[in-house]
Amino acid sequence: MYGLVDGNNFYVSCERVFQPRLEGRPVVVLSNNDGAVVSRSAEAKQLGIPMGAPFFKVRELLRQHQGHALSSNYVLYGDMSRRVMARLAAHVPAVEVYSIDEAFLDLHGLTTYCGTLDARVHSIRRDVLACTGIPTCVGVAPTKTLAKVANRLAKKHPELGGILRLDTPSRRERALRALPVADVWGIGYQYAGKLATHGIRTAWELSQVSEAWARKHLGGVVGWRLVQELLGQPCHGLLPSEDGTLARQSISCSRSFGQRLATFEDLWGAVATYLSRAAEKLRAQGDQAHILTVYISQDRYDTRVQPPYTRSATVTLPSGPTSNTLQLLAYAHRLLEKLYEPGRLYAKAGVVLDGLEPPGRGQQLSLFAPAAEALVPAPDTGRTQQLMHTLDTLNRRFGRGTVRPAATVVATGQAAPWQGKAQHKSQAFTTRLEDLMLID
DNA sequence: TCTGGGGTCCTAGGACCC
DNA sequence: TCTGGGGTCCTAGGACCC
Repeated sequence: MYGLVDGNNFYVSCERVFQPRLEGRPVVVLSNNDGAVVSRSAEAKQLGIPMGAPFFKVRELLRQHQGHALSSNYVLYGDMSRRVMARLAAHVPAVEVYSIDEAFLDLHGLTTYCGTLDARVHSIRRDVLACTGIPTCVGVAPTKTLAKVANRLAKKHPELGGILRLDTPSRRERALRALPVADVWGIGYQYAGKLATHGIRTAWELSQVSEAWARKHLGGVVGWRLVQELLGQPCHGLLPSEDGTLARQSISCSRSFGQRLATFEDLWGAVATYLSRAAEKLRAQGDQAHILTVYISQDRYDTRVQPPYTRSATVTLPSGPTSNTLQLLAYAHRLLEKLYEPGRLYAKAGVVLDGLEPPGRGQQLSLFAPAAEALVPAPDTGRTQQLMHTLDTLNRRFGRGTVRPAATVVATGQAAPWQGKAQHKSQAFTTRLEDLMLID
């Protein structure tokens, strides 16, 4: 049996833990750049504010109802997430951290020790709320997809007390009949439209399609697995997360700029900043990368430039995998030179690190290394690794960006030209000493 | 005239998730 | 004026391998 725990309105809930004045009011949390709504309190949902709504379209509505809009504070949410996951791990044999606010639980054999499964799950919920302040809902079912179904219905129907268990055929059927097919895990915008044209409206109707039909219309084997999971046949096992974090197969960092950028120098500043961040994450995960992608693009909403200029370039590092920021920067500069076209206004840039593996597997060097030498910086040595370690240690202790590559630095007192907006950001209540709450 | 079978790697694209 | 960021998996086609 699987459990799926999901924080209610997670980002809003994190903010409310430290700002009780937000209780009972419409509250939204905004994406980077204060662009779009990414988390809504129940009151904000009641006002009809949709997920993903551009902030400028709902700002007035919020004001009229004494609501609040907050810039996203990922340092806070990440830390609160760790606390929630730590509580979950204390109760069950294995946890899969699925996202910042969701985790699958292995509930196998849980009832043999004390009470019913429901009682155990209720006590987990209570414990998470008491220890972290985050309210949750839990779905319990024999497959992950059904656990998601149960979770979704538990959220929709508060009278269930935050928990729904789907472990009998009749409970399962009743739930699937009650759930619109678009709410099924794995059915997105495109598939929902296609299913509608075939007269399939509920999760139950989806569960009754044939294997051939599922394979033909829902992305091959993916669609067939989905149907089987709805029928109670598990196709996806639990992937336990070590130490409460999720090991990634790729790491990226990208941002829309606060303003359009035209010069190579400004773009390079942005790319270098994002790459430094991505490399930090890479080292934090204890991995090296051997594939690097850089991309830049124009404003995708600018009707005068359609389609927008979007280009990416990828290199498989001839010098082998690395986590050295300086070495990655040298490659990234080459890639950006390939992509950059003068005379355009750019709105966004990003980097992706792929081909992740732990160090020390023995490096596969290019046969043509001598020819590529001109563009290959010196391979990692003990000294550069020591340098990165020192960099990370300093930045952990004194704050992110205290020591950083010169390419990312701007004149004192000036905001970086690529800097986005974040006008309503809360404090780092749990991770910065100066931001601790004071009670007098 | 006959023109296999079983692979890998890469890229691009499409769908999905939170 | 103002529309996010960070991920996953799968498929298909081409180049190439033995």
